[in-house]
Amino acid sequence: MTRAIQTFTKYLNSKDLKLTKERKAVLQEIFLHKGHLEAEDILHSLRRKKKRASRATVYRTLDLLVDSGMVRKVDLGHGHSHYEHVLGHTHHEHMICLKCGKVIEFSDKEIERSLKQMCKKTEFKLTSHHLQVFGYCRDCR
Amino acid sequence: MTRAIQTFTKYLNSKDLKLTKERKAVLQEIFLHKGHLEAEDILHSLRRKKKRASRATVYRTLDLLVDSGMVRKVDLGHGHSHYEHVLGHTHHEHMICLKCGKVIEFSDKEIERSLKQMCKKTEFKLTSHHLQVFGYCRDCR
DNA sequence: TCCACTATTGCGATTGAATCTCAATCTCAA
DNA sequence: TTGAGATTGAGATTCAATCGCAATAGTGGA
Ligand SMILES: [Mn+2]
Ligand SMILES: [Mn+2]
Ligand SMILES: [Zn+2]
Ligand SMILES: [Zn+2]
Repeated sequence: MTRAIQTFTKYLNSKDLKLTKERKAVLQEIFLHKGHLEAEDILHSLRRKKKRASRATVYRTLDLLVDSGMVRKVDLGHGHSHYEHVLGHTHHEHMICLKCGKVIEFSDKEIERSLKQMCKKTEFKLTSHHLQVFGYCRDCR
Repeated sequence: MTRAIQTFTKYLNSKDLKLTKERKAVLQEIFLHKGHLEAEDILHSLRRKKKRASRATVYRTLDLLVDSGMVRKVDLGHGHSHYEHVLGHTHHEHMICLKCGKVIEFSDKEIERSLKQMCKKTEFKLTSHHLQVFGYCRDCR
């Protein structure tokens, strides 16, 4: 967490921005939780703790966090965005169960390798990628 | 095209639905174009040809087409959906250039294989997957 | 300390895609 | 021809996300 705050501060400084208490609160909220949060989750969670940040500020801060590379915006097929922190986590993909909604994280060296290979061949400079796998989990199939 | 109409008719019959002229018009629009269309493109294109279908009907028909497996809903990172016809096309993924917006289609046996493997291992019954690769194309890198 | 300047915030309005409601229209079989 | 049910279209509605702008907080210099 201290680590996250340091990294974010560094990023903010590089952009001539400041670590305000609102920004810090959003940062903490997302780094405290393990899973995939939506903006509204963060808002509610903050409200419960009597800290506050407006919806606009939450979204604005999330944009900064994504831009800094500390947070990833993920699409779980809900029609709106989820966010997860990335610092200290290895890159992974998502399997989403169409019945129970469970999200299973996985990573696959082979896929990463093949993808890099393909981008090289196409002379495409990869900056990020997202893989969503839809289907039914062990319990629901 | 005749092929597409046949397939759609069959699907509709199986659901006790009918091939109306509006549904046919939407079908034709999407099968006439090569690329990735958004709902609004279809609306405009129809309007230009003096055919008509309301926005609601366009969306409703697109849902049917997706459900039938003839059309795929794709996310190109624009914040709204695009659609492409699938009948007679092999499955492919998308590279999206963050500068010029170009969409490069590719398919990779290795990735498909690894993914199936991973799902098997996880006992996850795969129904569909989407891979978006963001970066810069040859001309923009 | 006080002031002035700027960055930041919060509220509420706004946007835009997508969906919904429901009356009008169409289809088709009896 | 008639009526039940399917389908459509217009406009209202939803909902995430963004925007505009006045109020506020924080900073550095006088
Ligand atoms: Mn994840
Ligand atoms: Mn495509
Ligand atoms: Zn499940
Ligand atoms: Zn490009």
